[in-house]
Amino acid sequence: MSPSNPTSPAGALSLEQQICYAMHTTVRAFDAVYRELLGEHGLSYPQYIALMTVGEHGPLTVSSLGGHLRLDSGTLSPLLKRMEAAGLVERVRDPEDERRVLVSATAAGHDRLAALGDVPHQIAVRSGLSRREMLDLHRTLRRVTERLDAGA
Amino acid sequence: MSPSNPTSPAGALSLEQQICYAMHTTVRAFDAVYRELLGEHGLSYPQYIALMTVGEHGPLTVSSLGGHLRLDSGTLSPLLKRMEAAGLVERVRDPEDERRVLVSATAAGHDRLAALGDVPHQIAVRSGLSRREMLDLHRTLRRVTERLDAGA
DNA sequence: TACTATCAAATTGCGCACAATCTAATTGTT
DNA sequence: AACAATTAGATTGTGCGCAATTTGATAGTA
Repeated sequence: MSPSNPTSPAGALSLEQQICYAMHTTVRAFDAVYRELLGEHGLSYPQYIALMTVGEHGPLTVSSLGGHLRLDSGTLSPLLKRMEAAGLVERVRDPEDERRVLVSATAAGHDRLAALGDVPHQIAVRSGLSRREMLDLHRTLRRVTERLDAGA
Repeated sequence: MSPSNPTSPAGALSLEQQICYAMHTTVRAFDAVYRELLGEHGLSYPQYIALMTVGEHGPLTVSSLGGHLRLDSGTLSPLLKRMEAAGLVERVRDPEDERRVLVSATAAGHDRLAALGDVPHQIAVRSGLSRREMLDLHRTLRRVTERLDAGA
């Protein structure tokens, strides 16, 4: 019956609700495909993204990597430790500032990235999005994120 | 230098990659707003969605709730236990099939939902999306998810 | 009836994400 | 030089999400 909800329509989740739910769902669907493509290479999606970032942008501190990925040390520290244990990245204390840790891809890390070079294309095909749709979606997502970050 | 990547363009993450990264980022930006709106009511976003679903669709088994939310018992069992401990949902073994557990919202759960009735509107405002853009985005997300689920 | 197969939910283990706290190094101020 | 404030990472605790396994109930079959 739910007789006591004055604002949202009865019988169906509101559209706004469905948008967020749909985004969560889509992200998890993407994750599942990434798991399939990356799993045999021993990488999770966050690890893959982190490896690509340090592979492209050279040695990065944990916080600057976190700036790229929008993740903090609470997430990155253990993730990077696992990737270091796997031999994919190197972590070195910055001699000029011993607080900093510089993260870079090892040769094995670059090799792994090269082996995964076709993943983006496969993802694109699986998503069924045209170039134009991807651009539109990307633009919308960026704008929404910016708007949400701006706060109330 | 990254001299060994033949397929993806040097110097920038590929668009496909950025799309997925952007979706992750946007979802987390939404989550942050939900945390802000729901936190004082003692709910996480997944709990909120679960409460809305059982509140609207009456008593549901764990697996049918999982069908709505696209989550399995590994996620839902502990989540529902916490919500039961908080007095928001009730879990009862189905007398007709003792394997099943029927989940429904308690009176307190319905009250909580009523108190959160304005959340969808606030989320919509914060996102800055027009009605038209929300419809487009929603349609795109549904299509992509369907496509990804279809498999290789 | 007994045996097997199937099904529902719970549990275990692992990794991600975030808040809060802690440690150590650096900077700033007096 | 001494001390407070700041900064970078790491750590701890909690919850979500998924794979794999386990437990218990039901259904199907010899």
